[in-house]
Amino acid sequence: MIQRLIQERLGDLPPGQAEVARFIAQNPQEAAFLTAAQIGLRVGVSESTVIRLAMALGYPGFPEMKAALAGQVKDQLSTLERLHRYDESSVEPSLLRRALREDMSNLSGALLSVDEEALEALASAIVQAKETYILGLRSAHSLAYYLWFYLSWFLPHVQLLERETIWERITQGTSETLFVGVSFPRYTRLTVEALEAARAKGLSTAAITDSSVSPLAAYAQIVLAIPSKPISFIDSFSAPMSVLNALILCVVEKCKDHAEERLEELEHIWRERKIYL
Amino acid sequence: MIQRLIQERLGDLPPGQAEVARFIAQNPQEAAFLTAAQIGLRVGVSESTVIRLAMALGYPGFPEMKAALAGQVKDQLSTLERLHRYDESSVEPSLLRRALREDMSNLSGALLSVDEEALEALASAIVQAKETYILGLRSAHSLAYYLWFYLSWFLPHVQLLERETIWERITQGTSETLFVGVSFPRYTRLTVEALEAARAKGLSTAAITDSSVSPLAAYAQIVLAIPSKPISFIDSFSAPMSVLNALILCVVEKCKDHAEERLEELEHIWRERKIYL
DNA sequence: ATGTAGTTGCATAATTTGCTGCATATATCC
DNA sequence: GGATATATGCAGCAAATTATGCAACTACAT
Repeated sequence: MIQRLIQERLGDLPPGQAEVARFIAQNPQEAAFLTAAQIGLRVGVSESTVIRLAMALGYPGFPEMKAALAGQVKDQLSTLERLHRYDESSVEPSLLRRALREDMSNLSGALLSVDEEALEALASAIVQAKETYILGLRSAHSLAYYLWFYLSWFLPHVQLLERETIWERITQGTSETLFVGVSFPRYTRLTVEALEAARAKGLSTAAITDSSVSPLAAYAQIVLAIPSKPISFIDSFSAPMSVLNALILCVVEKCKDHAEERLEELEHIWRERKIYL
Repeated sequence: MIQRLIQERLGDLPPGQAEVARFIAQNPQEAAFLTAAQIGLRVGVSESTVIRLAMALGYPGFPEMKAALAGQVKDQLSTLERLHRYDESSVEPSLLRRALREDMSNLSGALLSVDEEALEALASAIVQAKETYILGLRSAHSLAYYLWFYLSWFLPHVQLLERETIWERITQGTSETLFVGVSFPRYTRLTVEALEAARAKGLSTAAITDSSVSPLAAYAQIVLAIPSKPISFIDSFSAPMSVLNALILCVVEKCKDHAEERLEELEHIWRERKIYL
């Protein structure tokens, strides 16, 4: 595998060659069809540098490196074909393949069954609420956190609830407060109870869960149902993750003008505080 | 599509060229990487005949036909055919559909390019380490948390690092300590710096990131690269999520006997403490 | 049989692609 | 700040790949 080779030696490579190496590692399928000169053009270095990289990586010349890339791409093509053909019942698929395939089927399931109106409604509710609380516990905390993280870029009134603050927040809420519960099978009891309490106290409620008949749904005015078959004892969050992206983008869409300048502001402070590389 | 072109004209083609045409139509993925002479050799025909076929099919020359083949092959690789086909039918895809499709393509990309050896190696390293620290900040915190949450069911030595405890833990580590950094573009600076420091202090290091040439990879002994195209300003974690599932299952596989009784224990305490509904 | 049209392979020409020496630029070390 | 080492691009050269002219061959018709 050429990427491994590149990864190992990237540090010792001169800057120009390192650029080329990065391009090849990130776009092997593209690079496999290009000549040395064309790669050089893409990266912005001379043809010579590309050829010298091939040699620096230990190949006798550029054509040999290209052949190695071609071999890899051909391999990928054959596995792709196998995947496409009759569900290979004979071969034992690896753990990785099983997980990814399972999630692809979860995503296509979501494509068919997720209710776009509910998504829209939830996005609107989030934007319009005076306060929005997001609660997800145990594994669902990852989803709740993710949702909160991006929403809080644009909406300062969105808060992530922790175990410690659940009841204080709920008792402070009004009908203009939106409580979003996130939980998937096997539903965390506390999340359901919190949602129930929120509803009882007259807060607006929403649920992000696996079905419209989940225990959360009983106490939620808006239900975003994302079916998801578990793999082994884990119930995958791949599909929910994807739907959350749609939700975030939908929210951003609803405060577009505000969001754009907000992104610029953020960009500015990220640079200033050197948050990202 | 070149196969169609060949099919149409196969009847009018002289026998030698027809042979070549059949070969190309049946093995486009092979042919896309071969020179005219090599194709001639395979089919048992001279180089000239191959070139003449290209012209007979209406291309200005052989390179152009090869480029057409290459383009086709690249298309197959970039996304699953199915996704493409559905895409064409629906006119204006909604946000949700776009997000889900993008992620399906990310998953199929992962299916082709994720290095199973790296996955195995990382799982082994996690199980064997004396201490395992997982660090993911900002959006990647959701992934780090998720990974930690499940691993800690079986492996008490797995810890989730918070901003506050990074440096203390790193300075306490030995070569038997595994430091797992999780970061995706745009890479959080602190995560990269922590991984760098961990490596410098002699800890074992691993990275879960988007490519083998990501900034994290430079300081990681094991790199789990999960390519992922971003949607809008968000880079989706749907594919990484799925690969994490595979990683978790792989770890569980490696301590199978222990894991089973552990699950029973957990089941017991969950019931006792009424964690789930 | 003999001629004609069309196809093919070989040899060679033309073009493209890959490689290398040298001068310039850049970084590093003292 | 100067000297050494290294990296890069350019230009020219070598090698490969592609294109074509020509003669030989085949098939078919007269």
